[in-house]
This record gives sequence, C-alpha cells and structure tokens, in this order.
Amino acid sequence: MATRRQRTERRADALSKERIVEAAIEILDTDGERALTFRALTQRLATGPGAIYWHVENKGDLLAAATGDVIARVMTDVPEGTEPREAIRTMALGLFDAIDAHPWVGAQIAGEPWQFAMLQLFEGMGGQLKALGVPESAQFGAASALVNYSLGVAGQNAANARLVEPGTDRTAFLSGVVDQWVRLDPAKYPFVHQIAKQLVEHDDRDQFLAGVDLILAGVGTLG
Amino acid sequence: MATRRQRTERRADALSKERIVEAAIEILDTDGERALTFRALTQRLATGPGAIYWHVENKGDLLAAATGDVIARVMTDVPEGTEPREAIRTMALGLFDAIDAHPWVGAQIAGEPWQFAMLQLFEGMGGQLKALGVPESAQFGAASALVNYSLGVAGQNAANARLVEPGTDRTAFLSGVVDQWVRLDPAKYPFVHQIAKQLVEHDDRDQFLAGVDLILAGVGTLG
DNA sequence: ACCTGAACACCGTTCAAGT
DNA sequence: ACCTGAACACCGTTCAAGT
Repeated sequence: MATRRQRTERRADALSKERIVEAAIEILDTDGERALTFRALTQRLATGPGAIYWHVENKGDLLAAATGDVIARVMTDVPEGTEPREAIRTMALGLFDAIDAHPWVGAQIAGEPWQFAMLQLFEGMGGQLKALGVPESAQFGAASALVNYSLGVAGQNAANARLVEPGTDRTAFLSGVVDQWVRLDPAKYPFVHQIAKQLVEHDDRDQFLAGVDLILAGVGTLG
Repeated sequence: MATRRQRTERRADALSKERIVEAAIEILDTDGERALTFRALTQRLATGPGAIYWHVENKGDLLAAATGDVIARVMTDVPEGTEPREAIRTMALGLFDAIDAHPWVGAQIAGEPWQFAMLQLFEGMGGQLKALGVPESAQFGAASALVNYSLGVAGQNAANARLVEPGTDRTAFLSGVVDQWVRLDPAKYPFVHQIAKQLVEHDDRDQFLAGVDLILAGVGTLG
C-alpha cells in the first residue's frame, strides 16, 4: 500500500507539455529559432512527432507556451512598498533583460498574440500609474505607451540579436554599422552622422531606461 | 536605326527585382504572409523559381525589399516649415497608417533588420527634435524613444491583425477580448477590469498619437 | 490514455540545361 | 545574361497501429 502510486504520478521520463516546452526553450536559447524543429524536438525527447502532438496543438501553440513561460517569470512581484516610478522601472527592466537573454521572445511578441502575458504587463504598469496619481482618464493611454515602448525596444533587440552571428563581438558589430552610417551624405543625413559616435558607446539598457523615464516625465505633466 | 533599342530597355514583361517585389507585396496584402511562397510567386509571374532567384538572393531578401518599399513611401517629405512637434506627429502617424494597411510589415520589423528604413526614421525624428531645441545630449535618446514606441505599436497592430480572421468585425473581436477580461478575478486584476470598457471604444490611432504626445511632453521637460 | 514512426503535402533552394 | 523546370533536402502535420 505504501508503494501505491497516485493517479497523477508519472514515470520520471514521461512526456508532458511542460517538459516539451522546457526542451523547446533550451533549443531556442542555445541554437536559435531556426533550430527549433519537430525533428530536433523528437530527438532530444527520444520520441516521435505524434507523441509531441498529443500534448501540443501545433508549433504556434508550442512557441506561444514558451514565450508565455519566459514572460511569466518576469512578472514576479515587485517588492511591496516600492515607490511607483521605481516599480515601473523595475518591471520594464525585467522585460528588457528577459528578452535580452531570450531574443526569440522578442520576435515572437510581434508575431503571436500575447494574451495573458500582455495582460499582466498592463495590470502591473497600470496599478503603479494609479498609485502615482495619474488621472484615471489618462491611465489606459499611459500604460499602453509604456507597454508598447517596451515591446518596441524588445523587438529591435531581437532583430539585432538575430543579425549578429552568435559569436560576434558587440562593439565590432556596432562599429560596422557606424562605418556604413558615416559613408552617407552628411548633407542628407546630418542627424545620423551626429549620433554615429554615440551609437558605439551607448548602453542599450541605460537608453531603454531613459526612454521609460521620458514617458514617465510626460505622464508627470498630466497631473 | 530609329527602332534600335537601348541596352537598358527591356520587354515589358521582363522580370526584374522591382516586378518581383511588387508581386510579393500584392500577395502579402491580399492573402497574408503565409500565402507568400515561391510557388505562388512563380505562378503569378508565369515563370520558374530559378528566374526569381536570379534577381533575388532568397526569401529573406525579398521580404526585406518589400518592407523597405513600404517604409520608403511613408518617409515622404513632411512639408517644409511644418512646426517640429507637428512634423513628428505626421511622420509617426504615417508609419502607423502604413503598417495598419500592410500588417505584415509590422511583423517583419521585429524579425529582419530595417537598415535603411530605420535610418530614415531616425533622421526624420532627430532633425525635428533638434529644431524643437532639445539639448544635443538628449536627442539620440529621444529619437530612439519615439522610433521604438512607434515600432512597438506597429508590432502589436500586426499581431492583432493576424489574430483576427480577415473578415472579422473589429468591434466584435474586441468585445470577445473584453468578455475574457471581465471574467478574471477583479481583486487580482483591478486595472484590467477598469480599462475593459475603454478597450472597446478606444481609437487605436488616437491612442497612438497620445503616446507620441506623452513622449514629446517628457522631452519638453528636458529643455 | 499515451506513444510510435512511416507517410503526406508542401516548402525554400539548387542546378544542369536551354536561349 | 537571363530563364526553365525537374529535383533535393527539409519541414510541419497526420494517422493507423501499437501498448
């Protein structure tokens, strides 16, 4: 009797949606989006495609689940009592870091619906805006601005990550971009020339946060 | 002699990268991203895949060219003498409308590098920020915020467009989303409940512009 | 209920052959 | 120089058959 298994208990190597999603995330992180195929997945899980399809609707479902998993981890509660502006920065930065670590999430965001993750972002941002004293009529718009800005940066980060070869040095890559920029006609592209130097030195994270602060400063003028 | 053709002259039905990109855009606009295959393209252009590959590097190249084409049209010059703030609004709205009309561009943005189109956006936004009197040290960050925000909205619009069936009514779709939202625990998601009503009524374009204004207001506090 | 794996339909891409 | 179209390697997905 003591050794009787519960109904929900499974063999340790039993398949499950969680194990499949976990394996998918590993493949995506280590070998990139193109490497995630059902053949790679069947090999890693030592099974056939049919077994995977028993747990997962299709590839889109799998990708959505993987994206949801990563985003869910970001939305860990900000410590109680954190100042609203700081709480917003923390959440935004969490999103930034998560997509920096898993660039495929950034690409996925523009492609598939977010649904729940999106909703959590709105709830998190919106609650803090309320605490900040932003007028109710402006809260939706302000939350939307913060979320969309963060997603825009995420998408571009993902695009850049895909552009550079996995091994490439970041500075070397940016230098190459700048080389192209300065070759342009300065009369037609004065601003691009001006920011060319800053491009190599700038910190993506800092600039992202500066953008969040810019939106928050704009929100401050509404009060 | 009078009938002698110039070297660069071609038969009217001759293939060219422009004609291929044009056909690709038509397929993307009318039938969506999934419909753009080399078979669909060869059929429409009455040729073989090899002919297309003579003019185009690969599918990524084709998609990038199509995206570039659409974005280039957006960056039509804003009338000389337009007030800077208004010029920024016009450019941002042009981007919004273009991606509203060609949702696949929004998805493409997060995926492939923009390169030239991106650069044009920065140049356009940056020049106006300079005219606005934004301190030089803040111009890069402000331009980046405006561009990334616009791209974020674009990406989400594209995702939503892909989510709804081509024929679906917008209001009906949003009502469905709201139905799901209000089913959530109000104690855990008070903000989502609060904005649920606004979601159905709100105008995407207006809200996008409001976000641009929010960033511009933030920029105004820097002066 | 869950897994196996052969098979199907389709895709991007190549290439020898033509003009 | 440019085009043709058969062929290749690979992919997501299905399904009859097993346990």
